[in-house]
Amino acid sequence: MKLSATLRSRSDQALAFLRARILDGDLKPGALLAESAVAVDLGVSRVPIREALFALERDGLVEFSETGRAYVKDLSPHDFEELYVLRLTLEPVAARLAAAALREDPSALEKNIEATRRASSLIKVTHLDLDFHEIILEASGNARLLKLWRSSGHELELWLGRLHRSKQIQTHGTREETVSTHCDLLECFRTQPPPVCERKMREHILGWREWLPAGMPVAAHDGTKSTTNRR
Amino acid sequence: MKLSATLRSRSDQALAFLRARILDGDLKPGALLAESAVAVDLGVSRVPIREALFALERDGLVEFSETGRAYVKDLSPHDFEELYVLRLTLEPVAARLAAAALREDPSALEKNIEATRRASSLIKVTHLDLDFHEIILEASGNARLLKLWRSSGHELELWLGRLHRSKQIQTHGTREETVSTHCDLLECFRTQPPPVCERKMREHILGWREWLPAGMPVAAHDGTKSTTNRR
DNA sequence: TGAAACAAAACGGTATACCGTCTCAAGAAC
DNA sequence: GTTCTTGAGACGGTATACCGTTTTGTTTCA
Repeated sequence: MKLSATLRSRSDQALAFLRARILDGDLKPGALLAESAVAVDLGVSRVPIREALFALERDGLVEFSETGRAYVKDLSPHDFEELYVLRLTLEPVAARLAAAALREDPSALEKNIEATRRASSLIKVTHLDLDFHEIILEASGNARLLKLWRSSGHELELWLGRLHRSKQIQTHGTREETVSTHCDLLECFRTQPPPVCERKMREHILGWREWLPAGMPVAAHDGTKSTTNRR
Repeated sequence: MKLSATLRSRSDQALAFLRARILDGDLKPGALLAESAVAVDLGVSRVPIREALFALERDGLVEFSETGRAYVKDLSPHDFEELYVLRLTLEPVAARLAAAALREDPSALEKNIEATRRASSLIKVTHLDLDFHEIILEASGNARLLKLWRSSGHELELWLGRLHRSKQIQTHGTREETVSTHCDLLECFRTQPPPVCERKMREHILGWREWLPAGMPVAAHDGTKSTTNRR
């Protein structure tokens, strides 16, 4: 194994490497990440590996046993539901907080949509979709909100990646649908007051669950009971 | 310095020790936490100290400079506003999700209120107040929501502790007010549907800002602009 | 055949050591 | 007096080593 030299410290390099391996599905759920073994693989000592593993635990990609061993996280449908609820909670609030700033300067969103129109592959569309949401979280001016959103993003990416590889779902709509719904949101930010933007974002996220596989448990947004989506 | 032996690892002991020192105000905002110095103080090597510092960063009690030095966090009013928004976002959702479970078994909340009635000091009332909210977060069944709430709690405790020591505020109402509002919430969980519980919890948290010092910036819950409370 | 006991290997927690970088203060140049 | 230079100490990043515990595979006994 060879570590990229673009990142400062070896911990960061190990972190990036392991994160990519886990998200790519190269490291299977439940796999033991023994410090010594990984250290030998990557040609570094155990110290940077330890730190990378702790960081991965923070991101939810790794979990520790009681005896301190690190394993690749095995996410359940319930985990996904928790993550979905989290997004459904955070993003509308972020949209409300970001509304004023985005109304004043919607250029970042416009550029993103333009890039999505020109994107050469579906995977790029997916990344630009994520970026679109991140722009809103950043514009909210609440760094903690953004931090929490990002950390949940790693787990979500892990979950969606696994579903995608097992061919159970398409994890998103087409380019046209993405562009269309994002244009809707942009128009909302441009013309509507914050509380309307909040509602719009909630609807946007609720609409996203239509892309999940049939039978995937998702929380009902009225909070009464869990249900399953219709597809 | 002597570390308590009740915790497993030296990292945990160092973490508990440093966290207590920071929250007590013994370590001032901006103070450098040099690994070697702390290690010597606590009679351990640098390794457990490093891990404790990383954990403290995760909790928001410590921040790292670009060169990797750890400093005790210096919270600004803007930081407090971010934390307040976070709670205002998370807790009502937790209340909605927890409503069904708490309706079925409100005993934990009842016991907490009873203990609050009997509490011998105001500091105990404060802790029981926190516990009351934590019970709701736990009952939400969303472990991630709980985790985020707890992590924001450390920062909030830090902020309130500093205000309290500088005599700028009383950080809470009286025992009677606490018991009274909590009884209100309990009654709501017992008799009202989840969305009503959600609204009730939002009001409860909005009411809490009345206890902040005059001029403390808090986010308006309509999301339009920041404002200041009236006291 | 299956369970219990045991031994060897694996693994994590921690201490120590080395090295490069950063910091900061004392001194030099202007 | 102010700014620039410089060198010693401080500090963090990482490697290596030691030790106790956990894990695992094998053997032994019922």
